[in-house]
Amino acid sequence: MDSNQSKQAAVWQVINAIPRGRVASYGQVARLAGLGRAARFVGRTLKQLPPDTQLPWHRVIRSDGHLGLPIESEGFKRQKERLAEEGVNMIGSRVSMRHYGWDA
DNA sequence: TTCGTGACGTGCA
DNA sequence: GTGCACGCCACGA
Repeated sequence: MDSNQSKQAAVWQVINAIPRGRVASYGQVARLAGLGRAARFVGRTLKQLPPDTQLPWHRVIRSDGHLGLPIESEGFKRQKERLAEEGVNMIGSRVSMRHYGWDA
């Protein structure tokens, strides 16, 4: 039922609250959304996002600093370019969460 | 209903 | 730094 929608909305709100030039991990978003360790749910939610979404999903990456999408994927390129545009540089295929990690 | 899979996280070797 | 295993939630066959 709408329970899922409620969680999804919570995830969207958290992601939308991520400041520019910062990145948050799936687990971080899930935790802030009150989902606990449901990081998988966050990934599923982002994958089901519409192509015309206004949500800054590109600011959501894995805890390893690695992006959630495959390097050969188009979404990865888009995310990488977006992050670079916000001032977030990447080391190879990884992000320096050490300094860019969202400190909520 | 049960099994397998997925844009994940943490712990351990 | 890399690889393996377990746990978490949700969905499709």
